[in-house]
Amino acid sequence: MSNSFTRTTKQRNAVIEVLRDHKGFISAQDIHNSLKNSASTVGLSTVYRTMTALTTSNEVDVMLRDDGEALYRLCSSVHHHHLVCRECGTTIEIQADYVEAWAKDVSKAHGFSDIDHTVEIVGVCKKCSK
Amino acid sequence: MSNSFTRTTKQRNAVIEVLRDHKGFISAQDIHNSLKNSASTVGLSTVYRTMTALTTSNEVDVMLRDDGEALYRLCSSVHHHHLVCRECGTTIEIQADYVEAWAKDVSKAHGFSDIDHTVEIVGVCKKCSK
DNA sequence: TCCTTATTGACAATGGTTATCAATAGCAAT
DNA sequence: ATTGCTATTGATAACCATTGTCAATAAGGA
Repeated sequence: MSNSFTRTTKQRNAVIEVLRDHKGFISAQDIHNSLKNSASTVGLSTVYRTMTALTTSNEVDVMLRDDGEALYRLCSSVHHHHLVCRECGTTIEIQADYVEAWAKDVSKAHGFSDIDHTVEIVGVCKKCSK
Repeated sequence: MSNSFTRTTKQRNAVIEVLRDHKGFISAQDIHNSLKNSASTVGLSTVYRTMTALTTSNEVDVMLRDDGEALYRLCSSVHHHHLVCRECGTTIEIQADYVEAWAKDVSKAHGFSDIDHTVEIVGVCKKCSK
């Protein structure tokens, strides 16, 4: 359940700190920039390594933007989906038990196992549509 | 409804031909390679330009792989989702009217308009799980 | 056939991500 | 505290899909 690191370092703490402070998704590059302007600077490689580790241990959500850049965010404990504004990037968390169940059923029906699923709704939010 | 090109060229026809022959998703790079080994060679730039055009005119589906590389496939007329094997890449088309309706409802409830959505289930297919 | 211009393609440039590897720093044992 | 082992770091180079550039080519209407 806890992280998969064997040692504790200030660099990783700094990265996780940024994730905590930043509500919403943020790219590895932006995390790096954010730390560059702060007291504790962290190498870009370390940011990427940290994100990879946090991802494989399911501590952060990953989301691929249209241009392929990866965005990260600390997981909330419950599985959820996203409603994203394609203009301003605002994201809203959504939970839908039915969809969860549906994904499981469909997968099983086709003989799939070890299932993971992604649901993302993209549109224009109220603000941006004016 | 038809394509958005103002002129017809053999290069674009060749690209579309590859998409037709190839059942499933294929990357721009692979389309280019596929044509390299054939009679009608097409420049990589042209492949990308063609894919961009076909995408904006909604003639192909786009799907972002984990590493961010874009995969393309000719659209089937009906909106659908994908069940993908993370081992061998086999994809199965899925349709679910309920999910369509759900996406619309949720979006409206949050004041979102001009909606598009993505649903992807990733797992291990029967073959690969042995 | 001529002419306009959409299109092409070789090549350079971009930018996110990953690999390399010597230097550094946790941390357990002494 | 000190030592020793090795996980971790970070500067840098390499990687690779994608986009930009621009002169040359070809589609198609006149």
